[in-house]
Amino acid sequence: MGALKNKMQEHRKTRGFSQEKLAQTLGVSRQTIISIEKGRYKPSLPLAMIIAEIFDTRVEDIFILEEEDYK
Amino acid sequence: MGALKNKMQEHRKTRGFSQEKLAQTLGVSRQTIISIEKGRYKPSLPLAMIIAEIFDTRVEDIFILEEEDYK
DNA sequence: TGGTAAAGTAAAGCTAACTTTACGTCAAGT
DNA sequence: ACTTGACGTAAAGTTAGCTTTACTTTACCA
Repeated sequence: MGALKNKMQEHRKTRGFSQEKLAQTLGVSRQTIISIEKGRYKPSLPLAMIIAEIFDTRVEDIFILEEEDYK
Repeated sequence: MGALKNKMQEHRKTRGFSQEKLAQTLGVSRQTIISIEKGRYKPSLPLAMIIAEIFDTRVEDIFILEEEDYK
């Protein structure tokens, strides 16, 4: 139950994406974007990697593990 | 259903870890290690990040997205 | 030959990632 | 006043990550 912080919203706004547009680009629902940004759940590994790819950066630069964040 | 290749086994052996020992270090079951190495399923994001951390490298250096690997 | 360590398979169960649908709010523009 | 875009919540259903337990195989070595 540790925390997994993320800079999704930050990166998204910097790139001028709406949640809707980002969702379409990623091939997921808008709900998924909202939930990830709000920290309601953590993206799957492939999704996280595609996000990093689209934002032209690394996974670790968007998602940050806090302490022991098992599972 | 795209593929997500991984270099888990490679990294693990390089570090001299048995599946059992790696599992304990990560705090997951040995089954989980086997299944990830065999490509039966993909680790969660936090697990992938902890793996990368333990192997002292980046997520992208262990897990490789092939083509469009949604979800 | 018998024991042990490492790696593998199988199956049943729980949880959370993700979906879809639908509705609510607030700001900006016309 | 009304619409439109962007953001948010809620709830029910499916799927897959991960667990536990238990059994099998292979290889090494006393």
